[in-house]
Amino acid sequence: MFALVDCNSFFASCEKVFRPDLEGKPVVVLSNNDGCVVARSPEAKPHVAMQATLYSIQDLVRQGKIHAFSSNPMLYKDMSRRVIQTLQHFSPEVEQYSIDEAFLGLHGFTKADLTDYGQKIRTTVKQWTGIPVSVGIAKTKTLAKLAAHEAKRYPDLNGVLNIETLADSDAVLAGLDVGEVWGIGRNLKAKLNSMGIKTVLQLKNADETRIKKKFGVLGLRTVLELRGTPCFPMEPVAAPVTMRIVSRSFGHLVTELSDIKEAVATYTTRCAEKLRADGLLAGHFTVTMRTSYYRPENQYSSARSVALDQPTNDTAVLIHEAMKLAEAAFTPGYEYLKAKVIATELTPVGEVQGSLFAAPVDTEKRDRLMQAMDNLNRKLSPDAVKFGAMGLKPTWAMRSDYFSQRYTTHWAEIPTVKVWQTTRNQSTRLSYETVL
DNA sequence: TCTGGGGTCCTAGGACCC
DNA sequence: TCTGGGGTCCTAGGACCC
Repeated sequence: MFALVDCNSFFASCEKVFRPDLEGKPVVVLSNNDGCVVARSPEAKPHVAMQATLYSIQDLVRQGKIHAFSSNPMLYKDMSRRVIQTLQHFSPEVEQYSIDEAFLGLHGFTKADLTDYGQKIRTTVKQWTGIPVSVGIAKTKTLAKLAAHEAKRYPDLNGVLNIETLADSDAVLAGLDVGEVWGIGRNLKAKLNSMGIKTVLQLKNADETRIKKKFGVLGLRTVLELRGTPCFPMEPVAAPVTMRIVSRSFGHLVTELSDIKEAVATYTTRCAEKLRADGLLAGHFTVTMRTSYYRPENQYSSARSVALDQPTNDTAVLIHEAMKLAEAAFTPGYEYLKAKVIATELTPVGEVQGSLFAAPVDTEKRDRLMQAMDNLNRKLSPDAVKFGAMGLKPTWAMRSDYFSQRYTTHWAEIPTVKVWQTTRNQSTRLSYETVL
């Protein structure tokens, strides 16, 4: 048996934990660049569509009817870590599937127990982290995902659905759109619809060979999972990452190569920091840039990549390569919206095979330099020490006008609790400010 | 007017092997 | 006149996920 634990309105819930004044109020979290809505609290859902642009809800935000937050990834990652840690109390097998979801392996529980157990998980996570979650329980991961989806939809389930305890689970599947199934996206849904398969139940009962032929092994596995045969096992140990990407839209359209290069140098710096944090070296590096998809006229996108002589996570080396790639990828005369850098062919530090031909590099010295920079930036402030190629005053920087605090990861931004103690006769008043 | 970022997996097809 | 079978490796592109 599997449980899927899914955080409700995760990013919005994270913001609410540290703003108790927003309890019961509509909260949305914006994408990077304050572009569009990517998370909505339950109170916001009736008023704001997913992916609504900030522009389209700006009046409501100004009037204080909707509380908007810029994306605060550090906060969300840290809250996610807390949720996962809590879940580890409930099963030895926890697989973090995304920032706001985890599968739990549930062996040795009887079916009847599991609904109660789900409730216990739910209340504990809420109490320990402040994050509300829904729990779906079933014989396969695909069914557990559907169960969690239903648990969110029907309030009388109190956030937990154990699909195996239903008298007629097929009736539930018959009422669900096939597009709700894990692994069925927009394109596959259209393809299935054209074959007359519209509900989850129809997919469950579809002909295996036909599915295999049209949708490959993934499609077949999905059908089997719907029938209760597990095809996607628990994967408690995360597979090693194969790429690291940093990509951002610019605050406004950019035409100058010099601006693009600053942005690419900045993204490369971020990317190298990630690699060092993961203990990885990149063997291959790619720079891409493009105009806006939403302006059909004058479209352009290009990519250049390089195989590095020696795998590295040295910011200076990567910036040097990235600048050459950016120049090669750039064509004047376009309005650029976005640039991206991609590190691939990742190998763990220490497992790298030396190159037969490359000139030997004093990597130990370089490593110490990078370590010193990382330490300074962590202690002082991000980019306290940086490479000149990043530019001093970026004109292309992304917008982030509604940023909350990094409540849990920065000393200066940790929330304080104010306590006033008033004596009976009001003659003395003590006040404390204390760090949580 | 505005419309995100960061990933993984599978398949098809070409090149090549014996 | 017809000309095999079985396989690996690599890449690009398309699909999906959150």
